[in-house]
Amino acid sequence: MLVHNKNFNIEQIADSGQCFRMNKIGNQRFSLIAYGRYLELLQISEDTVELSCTEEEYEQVWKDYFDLEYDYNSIIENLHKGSDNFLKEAAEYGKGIRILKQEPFEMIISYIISQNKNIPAIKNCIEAICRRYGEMKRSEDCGDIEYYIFPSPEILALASNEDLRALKTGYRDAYIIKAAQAVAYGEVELNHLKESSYEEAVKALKSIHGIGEKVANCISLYGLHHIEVFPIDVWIARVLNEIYNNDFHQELYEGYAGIIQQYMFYYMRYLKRA
DNA sequence: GGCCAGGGCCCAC
DNA sequence: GTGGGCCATGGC
Repeated sequence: MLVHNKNFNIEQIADSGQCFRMNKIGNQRFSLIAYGRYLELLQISEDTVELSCTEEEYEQVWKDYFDLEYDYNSIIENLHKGSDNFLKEAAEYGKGIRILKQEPFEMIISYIISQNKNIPAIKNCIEAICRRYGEMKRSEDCGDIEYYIFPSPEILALASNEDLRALKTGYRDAYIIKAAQAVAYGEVELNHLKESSYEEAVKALKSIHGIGEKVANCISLYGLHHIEVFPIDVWIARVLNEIYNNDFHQELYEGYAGIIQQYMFYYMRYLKRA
């Protein structure tokens, strides 16, 4: 089915560093595994994307996943009216990005893995974990495709350190097991943290050994959709330092600073490549 | 082949 | 509460 939206660019989202199981499979064509499902997406024009699913599945799953009810355009227009030239350029460059509503547990494990790794290495490691521990499924919507869903907390809670290390997790093996156990045993209640304040969510997540401020922020933003949080990784730190001389005023964007952060991240990585 | 990567822990100060 | 060493590994 077709989706029309001015601010919906699949390539930008796939390359925005917030998701790790969205891959390019052809010209303007991408695959995605999430919520136990397989989806293919084709960017037909700047404001039109074709999804390989029924309208019913779209309404039930993907409309929410891609946050398609939220008005990103008004944020971008406001930036254009403002005086921050870097953010104007960043928002214009990444105007097709959306903050995804991904599965909280998958985000916990993914961002634990992310520490001190680059994005291709993160993706490879996550894929290896899914192939080792995730259930294999088949999709018939796009031909006969085999794919592996992200494993449950209960499964990963029983993993061994040695098996995880064999999948290139490095020293994070114990972190992964501890986090899976915390979720499986109900010590951290993810559905509750979606409804709670972001402060409570971050605090609860940081109680897990191996999750610090930055990873807790990323989980809150990309897994719990607390769009007011502003994760600071090495790239954002670079922006704050080099562009703003360490005097950036987050409070100007209260309530949606996470979206601002995403534009910054995506644009800075582009600038450093070019 | 050395430097960097969507960092966090632990331990001094 | 801040700073530095250390952690395991791949990408470039």
